[in-house]
Amino acid sequence: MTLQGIAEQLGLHVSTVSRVLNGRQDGHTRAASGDTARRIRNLADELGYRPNPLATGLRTRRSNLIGVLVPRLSEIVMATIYEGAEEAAASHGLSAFVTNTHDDPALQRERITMVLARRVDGLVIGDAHLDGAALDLPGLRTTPFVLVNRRTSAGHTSVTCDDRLGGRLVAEHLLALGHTSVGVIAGEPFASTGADRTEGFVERYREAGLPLPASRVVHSAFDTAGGRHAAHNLLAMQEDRPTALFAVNDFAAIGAAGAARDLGLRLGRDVALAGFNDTPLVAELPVPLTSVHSPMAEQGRRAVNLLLRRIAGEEIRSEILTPHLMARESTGGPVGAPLL
Amino acid sequence: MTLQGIAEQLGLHVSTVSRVLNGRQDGHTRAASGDTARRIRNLADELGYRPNPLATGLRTRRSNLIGVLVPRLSEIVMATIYEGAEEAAASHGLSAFVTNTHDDPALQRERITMVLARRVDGLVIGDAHLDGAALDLPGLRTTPFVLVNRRTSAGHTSVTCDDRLGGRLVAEHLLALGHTSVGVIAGEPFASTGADRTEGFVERYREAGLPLPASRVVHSAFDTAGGRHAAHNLLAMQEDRPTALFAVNDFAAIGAAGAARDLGLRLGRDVALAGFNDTPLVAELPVPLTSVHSPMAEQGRRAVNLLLRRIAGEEIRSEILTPHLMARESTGGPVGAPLL
DNA sequence: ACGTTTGGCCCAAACGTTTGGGTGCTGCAT
DNA sequence: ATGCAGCACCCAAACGTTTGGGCCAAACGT
Repeated sequence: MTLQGIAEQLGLHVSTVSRVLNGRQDGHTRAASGDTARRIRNLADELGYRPNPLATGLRTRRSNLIGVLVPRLSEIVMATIYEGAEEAAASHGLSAFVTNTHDDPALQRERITMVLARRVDGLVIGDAHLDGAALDLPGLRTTPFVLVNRRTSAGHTSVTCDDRLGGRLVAEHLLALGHTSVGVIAGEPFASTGADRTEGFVERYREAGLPLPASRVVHSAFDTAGGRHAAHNLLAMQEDRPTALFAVNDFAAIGAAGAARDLGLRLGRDVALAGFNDTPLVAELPVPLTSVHSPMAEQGRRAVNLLLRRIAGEEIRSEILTPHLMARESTGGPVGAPLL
Repeated sequence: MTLQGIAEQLGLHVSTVSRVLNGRQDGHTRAASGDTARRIRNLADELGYRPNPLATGLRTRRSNLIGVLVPRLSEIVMATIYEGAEEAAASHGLSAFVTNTHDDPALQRERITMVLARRVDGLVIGDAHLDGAALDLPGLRTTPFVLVNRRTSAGHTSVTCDDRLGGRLVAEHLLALGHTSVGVIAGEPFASTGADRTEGFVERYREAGLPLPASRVVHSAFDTAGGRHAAHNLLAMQEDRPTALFAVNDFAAIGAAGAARDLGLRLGRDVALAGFNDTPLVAELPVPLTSVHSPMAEQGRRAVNLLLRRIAGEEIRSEILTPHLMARESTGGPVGAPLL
């Protein structure tokens, strides 16, 4: 059913119907008499009329669509952020569509172009690289966007967790437990998350007079395989093996736990381990994992809200959310025997 | 840049440009001379022309959009299925947009209505309930859809894993290991996945002359908390405590592992545990989890392909993919001591 | 009684495509 | 010469909205 249809059935002009249906329910519009307005509204929802977004979008130059880019949605962190984003978008009558870029700059450009071709009103970018690659596309100069989860060194507007602080919290915790020889599974160098968490951690240890040798910070993929691999390297050291590891995300930490097991090391006793993000499942692991809780869905919501304000023409500023340490047995918490 | 723009710059009519740009690159179109066609194409990609999908959609009544409904994207199973779906959609020039329904029928209806209002060409539904609730919306009679992961008892077209077989495989495995007293963490009763896996499992045990008492099959949420809770119930039995548990999905299994640990039971020695889906991380757990591998991304791809054929007017039939058992230590695999 | 407001509606253009149907021209066979 | 077939285009309507600008009658002020 179209506006036309409704107008004809009521013997009115389509523009009248349009105005009535767009005016706010309550306020007295100048579009039509109260009676006419009522008749229009009744017929409209009797017929289950929904404006055709293609027509509306064509006319108004607003698609009410936002595009969301993520490295991969099957990473729970990104999926959760997206849940928040979609919720916020839906509550404003927008639809969101997501696409996976696998952290490949060529694919990022391609997807951004595709998303822009769809005439989105804005985009939320969750796969930014520190160097801002792919963010230089000409289309991005005219369509607003907000980064989420990861920032760039160029300082594009973003909503992130205070990753540096998160890293410091872990360092603080491990220092308090007496760990002087530690290692970091640092994630991919192009992601600000890993880089900042590592930096905060290393910085705190440096402040404590225990600077980490370069060999103690190893990059890795963000998945379990990457964590396992990196942990193998770190734990295989014969002399002065680290007594604690900090993995910059939970999945790498789970991989690291696997590596520790392979080497016959008991988590929380022979070696301490901390992750990041406090993914729901880590508390349930056989040895519950110490992790840094970061408000992920909230990041998604805020990114969308920020984007919407930007679309509305407001000036906007980056937002940084505060993380919290969740100490558990993997670092020798309540149940385990004291570490060291 | 619009078609109009290009046409003007070249002194041609917009329709000519349209025909050239829509005709296939190679074939000789009747729209324009080879020379004109070349000029049009050159200018078009020099200007980076992209057709406005709102205008195209309005005219052709095809949005090139498909909607995807999932319970929640932060469940890795659904996220992976969506990855496959998005990949397939993108390769056909379509965009997909996902929305979370949290398995709440009211929200399902609302979202389906919203998605239909967007004039999608079709939808992939990953959150179907066995009873087909929410699938009776009038709009779904005119817009094609395909179910994925879960089927309905009404037999809507779907792409699923052979869940019943998967359940049987686990039963077979546990029987071979000598387990006569087992329990099932059965998931939500409204999801065919859990129901079918449970049924296959129970059926195989019945065939083996070991019918499960009703108390040995407990429903649960699909997350870790649900699994933990259900496992507590099953393992708390004083006499004739089950020696093996089958959780119908990996996350419930992880929760169950947590419960076992709380009760001082060692996985793969005191109690065997199997999950379902072979989520990437379960192989990395401290005690690697036996699970049933199901091709998730493939399900997503197939669902989209099926949908596209349906949109093109073909008759389509449900597809069922075959699962495989991945035996690991949690059921007393290679490394653990023999169970029982 | 006469101008002015304002309420209630209609008109028509525009957004950017696609597509069925022209039209005029060239070249060829009759 | 005449008919006819292509070719290379153009024309215009349509898809379903929104929106600036009318227009007419009733109400109002003086």
